[in-house]
This record gives sequence, structure tokens and C-alpha cells, in this order.
Amino acid sequence: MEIATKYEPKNIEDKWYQFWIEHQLFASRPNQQKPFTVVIPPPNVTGVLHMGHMLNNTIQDVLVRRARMRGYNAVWVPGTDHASIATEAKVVNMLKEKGIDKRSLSREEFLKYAWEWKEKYGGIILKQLRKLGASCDWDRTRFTMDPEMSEAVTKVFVDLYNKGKIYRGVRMVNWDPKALTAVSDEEVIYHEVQSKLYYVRYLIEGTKDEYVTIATTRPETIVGDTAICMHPEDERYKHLRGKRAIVPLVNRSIPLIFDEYVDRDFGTGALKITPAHDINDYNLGIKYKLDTINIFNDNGTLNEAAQFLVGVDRFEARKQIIPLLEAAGNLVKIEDYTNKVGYSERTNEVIEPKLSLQWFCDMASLAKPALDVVMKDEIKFYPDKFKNTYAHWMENVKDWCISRQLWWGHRIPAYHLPNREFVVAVSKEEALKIAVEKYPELNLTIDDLKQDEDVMDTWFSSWLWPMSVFDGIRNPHNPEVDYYYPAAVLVTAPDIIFFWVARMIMAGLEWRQAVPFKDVYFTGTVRDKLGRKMSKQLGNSPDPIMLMEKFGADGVRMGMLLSSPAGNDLLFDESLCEQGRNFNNKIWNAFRLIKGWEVDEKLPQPQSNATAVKWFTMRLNEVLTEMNDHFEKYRLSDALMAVYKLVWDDFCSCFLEVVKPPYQKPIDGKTYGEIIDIFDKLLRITHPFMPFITEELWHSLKDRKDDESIMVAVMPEPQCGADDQQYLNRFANTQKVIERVRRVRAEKNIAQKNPVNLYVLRKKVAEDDEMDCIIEKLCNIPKVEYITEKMPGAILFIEQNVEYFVPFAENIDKDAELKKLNDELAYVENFLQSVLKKLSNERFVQNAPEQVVAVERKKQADAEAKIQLLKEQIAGLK
RNA sequence: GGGAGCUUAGCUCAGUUGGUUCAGAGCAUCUGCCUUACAAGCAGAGGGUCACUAGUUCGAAUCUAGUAGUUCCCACCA
Repeated sequence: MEIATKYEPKNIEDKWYQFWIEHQLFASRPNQQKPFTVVIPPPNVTGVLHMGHMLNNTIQDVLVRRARMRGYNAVWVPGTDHASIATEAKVVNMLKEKGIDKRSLSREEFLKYAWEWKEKYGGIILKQLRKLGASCDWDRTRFTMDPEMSEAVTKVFVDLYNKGKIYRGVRMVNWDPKALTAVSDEEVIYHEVQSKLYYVRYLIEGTKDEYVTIATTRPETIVGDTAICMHPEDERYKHLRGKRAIVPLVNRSIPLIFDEYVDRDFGTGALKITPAHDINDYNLGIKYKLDTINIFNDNGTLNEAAQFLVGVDRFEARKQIIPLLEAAGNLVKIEDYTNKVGYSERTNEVIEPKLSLQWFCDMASLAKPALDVVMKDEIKFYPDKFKNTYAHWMENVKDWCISRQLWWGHRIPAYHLPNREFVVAVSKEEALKIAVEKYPELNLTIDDLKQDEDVMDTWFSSWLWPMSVFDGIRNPHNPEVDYYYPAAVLVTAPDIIFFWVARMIMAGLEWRQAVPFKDVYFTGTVRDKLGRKMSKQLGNSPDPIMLMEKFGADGVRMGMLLSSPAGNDLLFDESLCEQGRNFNNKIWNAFRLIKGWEVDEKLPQPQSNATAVKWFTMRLNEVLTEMNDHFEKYRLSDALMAVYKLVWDDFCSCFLEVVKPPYQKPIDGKTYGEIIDIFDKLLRITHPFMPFITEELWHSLKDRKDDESIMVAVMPEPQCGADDQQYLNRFANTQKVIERVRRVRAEKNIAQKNPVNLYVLRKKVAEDDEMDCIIEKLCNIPKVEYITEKMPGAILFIEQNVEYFVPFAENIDKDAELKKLNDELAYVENFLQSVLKKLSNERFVQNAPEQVVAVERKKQADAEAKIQLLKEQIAGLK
């Protein structure tokens, strides 16, 4: 049967994914095995696959597949997040395109559209993940707004409320004037922007021409000013104590106050105070009992209270108020200025600090235990530098604004009563019971209860994810959650360490009194090769699906893993996938080679094959040990590199070249069987990284039963013998000799097909045969000979202080050989000098450990011997 | 403003407790090969004052301090 010379991933990938699904190989149920649980960081339900997902999910799949093969009952739970702001924004846009204004719809009508949209476009990303080979247990797919998940969220809200950890109050919050909702502190991103600093003077009340000048970046809020503040020790303003100023344009009288908050060196040292629109001003407002004048509508336009520019957007108002101030004689000057402005993470709209009535979750008490488990390494972070970040946030955590003025999300289970009180309960019926008991005099009926209009922050459901996917909130002692919880590892990006990771830990401890996962692997950010973040605007993000079509899913997986040590950013370049594809092809062709051999069972096994098998088996064990170590430390790219080198260098370039029978000759049966076993193991080791090609070849390698799969084959574990290291060293030395001979060939232009001779200047020992046959095979040497005297006129090299001679028919270029020898001599002499310097240092000999000194003495002896040999050879040449 | 990290070959990165020829790997580069598994390949080669300075030490890529550059996180400076 002809096998193509190039690996074609396309058909193979779909075929095997289908096979895995049909045979339920991703499915998991609680059993007697040890569990290995991974819950996917749920992507936005309306999202599409990007490179960050590719990296993140490749890593998860590698870990899950490896665990499965190592005898764990591995489960990888997939799902999506309802992403309230992002999704609502998308639906609003979709409606707008259809000519429908959200405000013209009722809540129910809007939600109907939203659900339709979700059913139609939602979960595309999960389908895309299948292309990657993700071994998720798809039957367990969850959505954060599934009825059971919603029930869990409600239950948790009520529980926290009853524990006094949720409260409602008027606070200064981050208001998104585009999405028309409050957002949490974590959802505000600060960017540096070029803006202007406006100097505006306020007339001192009771004077004709005495002014105080302030500096502000937001002149449009002047009409909301209720004070001017200066530093109490500022000499410039001491005389103004107890006076009042007149707000320009609106001619309102406001007090001058003095507080140390003000920085004397900034601007003029005088600060206008607008308590309704700045958090600091708000705090000062409370301290000095100032009025609060809200001049903005929710959408960021000026309202009636502003008196001027009513209905104009805040940024437009900023422009338009300047000529007004100028005309009134209040504008002093304008300077360029760089400052930081907060933007909404989701809508990219400039955040407006706004006083509003919101729901908050008290964080301090939840944070304390969550901090401890990480500090005590009950949960380990990889890399551990994120412990610092985590600790800092936890120690300074502020209350969490959990209400959002949106419709798409989990509605807050608070029910308002006609008497302006409210009750919190899991259902309206429950709420009525409580209300009736509390306020019997009201004679309440169910229609008197009005549920709160707000929904909860998306993360208020995500933080339950490791529990709620196993129904661990509603039924805390069901067998599933008891078995699968906690997860073995969470793989996620560091930018959601506060949004999600920290809060999951809090939630796990609060409702299960146990950590939600044991390890957290923080992936890096995928950047382009210039180091820029991948973004739609830059158009520098490749389409993962196209990439997989071009290089194969296995190739792309390898590309993602190659240079992504935990926590380090990954500078992605297509060439990495190319390298992955090439590796696939290498394995593919190794398989072609082996499958092409004719086998003769009667043929005895040559020594070279016996040596090769013995060596490779040891080498394999060595690499397995190394890989286990890498995996323990989540150094996936190192683990992959170890496999890569084992397969390419050791297996293909060395092992196969040794056992390869001469052209059109058969291979002996014993060796062939051993090769098949070795190849089988290599495929299994490689499978977690590259699932498709390994499954394909694994099936072609031997006759397999219909339902067999490499996915559930046993992962080889290292089994090292006592003398392995010695044997490996001997083989490594042999490889060095081979390299030297090849170098001679390359330098002298002797083609591999022309045999050369090799003479070794030392006494032969019995063990030499084991290795010499390898040299003979790989260097095309008829027979390695041992001699007792130097061989003049031959090319010499020294390895391990043994002289080797390769006779060369043509005249040797004496000068060139001399130069080579002299160069080497100079190098060794230099080296000897450094060793002698050390050894002649009394303090070194006295202080350094004996072993270290002994090593130096050995170096000295070796170097001296080598110098002796080189000098002899140089003399001989002359 | 505070904190954390990083700086090793052209690029991306390893380098565990200071000590074995410790200065490494992959990619890229150069040279020679279309050698019957693979040119998506084979064989070989070159390439680094370990950011800089000072210190500790018999000995520093590794420890300490400072400097420079860089990245990230946090923070209410108008």
C-alpha cells in the first residue's frame, strides 16, 4: 500500500474526532478511579475563537488527555458565559440594525430577542473548539444562565444577603453612559489621554475684581460645583478663609473650604469641588456636608440642573462651555495636559462617576480565607509571581458593586413592597411569605411585590462555576460534586485573576469550605511577533480556523505550545505552526519507513540492532523522567521540546538510521517487533500534544480492535535500571566519535557512500564491539580497527583522550591540519592555565569542597594528556 | 505615586542549592548534499564580555546594592 510522502491532516482530523465522540471517550462518570477535573473558563456565549482561546484550550486538552492516559478519570467540563454587558450590547446593536430601539421594548420582549439570538449564534465557539481536538465531555455543556445555574445564583445571593454580606445603598459608582449601567471597579480600564487643563477664575463674593483661579480638565461640570478647596497651609489663599465664591455662568454662591487633600503644587493649588461627579469630590462633600448637584442624565448628556447646554453630550458640552466662559470673562488660560481616563472594559465608553443606588457585596470577610489558602500554597499559582498580585488585591479589596442596570442576566431576587421596604428571597412566593410575616398590617398579595429591575454582574454567576457545573450549590452533597470537586487545575489568563480566580476561591471556601482547584496555571497573552496585543483593530490576529486548515490542528497545537512557558507572553508567529506541521510530517515519514520494511523472522538480530534497542529504551526512560518533572512544574513547552528531540534526534536521526536495513533487504523479526513497541510508546507520549496524527498512526501500526483508542492507552512511565546512566554515557561518547568522523567527511568532501577506515589507538576491550557496530553502521566504516602505534599521514582527532585516525587517500593539506591542531592546542593550553590558576590558589584548595578540587585535578590531568598528544601529532606533521 | 517581574546567540527562551568544558536549546543563518522515509529533508559549521557598575566569595549568568532599559499590576491627584 502506498502511503503519501506528506502528512495530510484534513480528513484524518474529522474522522478521529467523530470516532472519539461515537465511542464516548470524552465522557466521564464518577467511579473508583481518581478524578482529574478541569472546568473550562467559559467563553462568552456570543464569542468566536481567537488565539487566546487556542492557547488556553490547547493547554487544558494536553493536561486532560495526559491525565486520562495516566489512569485518572478525567473530566473536562465545557460551557459558555452569558456575559451580560457584552451580549446585551450585541443584541441591542442587532435590534438597531433591524430598526428596533431597545427602549421601545418591554423587558420580556427584549429577552425573547436575546434568547433567540443566543440560540442562533451562541456556542459557535464550542463547535470551533472541536476542530482543535478538545476532549471536553460535551454532554456536560453548561451555560451560566441555564435554569439550574440561575437557581444556584439566586440561592447564593439570598444566602449572602441573609448573612449580611449583601447590602443596598447609594454610592459613587462607575457609570457606563453607553450601556446605561453601573460597572465594577475591575471593569474600568485607565488609559493615558492627551487632554487640556482649563484655568477658570471664580469671583470672590462681595468683591468686584478679586478672583480665585482653579484648574480643571472637566469645565463642563463647573455648573455642578458646590465648593472650592485649597490647602490649609497655602499662604496664597490664607486671606480667603471664610469667604465664598461665585460659580461662573450660574452665579451660585459656594463656600471656600480648606483641606489637606489638595496638592498645593498642582495647577493653582485651588480645586473645584463637584461632589456628584468625582469620587474625591464626593468624599470631600461628605466631610464638609456640601450640596450635591447631579448635572448629568444617565446617558451622559447635561440635564435641567445644569441650566446651560441642557441635552448636550458631556464632551460636546466641554467644547461649548469654553466660549461661554470666555465671554463671561472667567477663562484664564488653557494648557495641554496628559491624564488618565477610565474607560468601560466592555463598551470602551468613558466612565462617568455617578451617585446611584446599587447592590454591593461585602468582600473583606470573603477575602481573608481566600488569601490564606493561596499564601499557604493550598492553591498553587504557576508561575508563583502572581501570588504577590493576588495578595495585594486581596488585602485592599473593596466592596463589589454587583448590580447592573441591564436585562440580560440573573435578576436580583429582591422584591419591593408598597411601603418602600424590600425582602430578598429565592422566589416571589417565598418573598411574599416573608413580607406577610414582617408586615402583617399591609395585607400583602403577590401582586404587591415588584421584583428589583437590576440584574447581577456576570461574574456573580461565574464565581460559582467549579461548583455549579456539578450542581454543587443546589445539591451540595450530590455524588457528582463530591467526586469531581475540587478541580485539579484551572488554566486561565492573568487578566481575570481578580474578576474570576479570586472570587472563585472565595466562593468555594464560602459554600463548600474547600478550595475550588489545587493549581492555577496562568497562561501568557498571545501577541504578534512584534509584541503587540492581538486585536481586531490592528487586524494582527490570525483566524484560528484558517490556521488549522493550513497547518493541521496538531501543527497549530504544537505552535501554540512551543514558546509558551507559563505566565510568559507568547509572541505568536505562523512559523511556529509550520514547525509543528513539519514535526507531524517527520513522524509520518518515520512511520512510512518502518511500514515499508520487509520482515524476515528467521534472520538473527545483528549486534547493532540489539545495541540500538537497548540504548533507545534507556534513552526513552530518561526522557520520560524528564517529562514527568516538566509536567509537575507545568513546563509544557519544555515537555513538548523533550518529545520533539527524542523523536527527531534520537529516534529518527540515530535509532532508525542504525536499524534501517540495507536497501531492499529485510529486517530481522526481533528488532522489528521491538521497533513497533517503541513507536507505539512514542505515539502515546506524543498523543496529548498532537492527538490526531498519533491516533491515526497508532491504528495503522498494529491491528487494533474497533473500539480501541490511543486516547485511553496507558501512558508509558519511566523504568530506569541501575546501570542505565553508564550505558547512556558510553553511547553518548560513541555519538561524539561518529560526529567527528562525519566532520572529517564533510571537511574532506568524502561522500557517505564511499567507505572510510577508522583506527583507534588503544587496546581493544570486549565491550567495544557493542558500540563499534554503531560507528560502523552510521559512518559507513567496514570495520573499526585498534592499533598500537600512531598512523602517520592520516587525519587525527582526539576524543576522551584517545587518538583516532582516518586514513585519507589524497595528500593531506599539512598547513590546514597544523592550523587545526595548533588552534586546539592553544584552546586546551588556555584552559589548563585557568585550571592551574585555580589549583595554585591556596584558599581555593583549602575552602572548596574536596569533590570540586578533585574535579579540577582531573581536568588538569586530562588537559595535560591532551596537550601531550597534540604536541606529538604536531611534531609528526612537521 | 506604590508594587512586582524581566534584561543570556539574529529571534523566542532554559539555566533548579554559587563549583563537572557552564555559557545551553529550538528556530533562523552559513557550507555541502535532490543519499530510495521525509528538501516540510540529511550531514556539518559559525554565533553570546550572561544589560551596566560596584560589592560579597577561593570561585558569580547565579547572591547583595545601585544605575539604565523594558513589561505588567495597583492607586482618587484636579
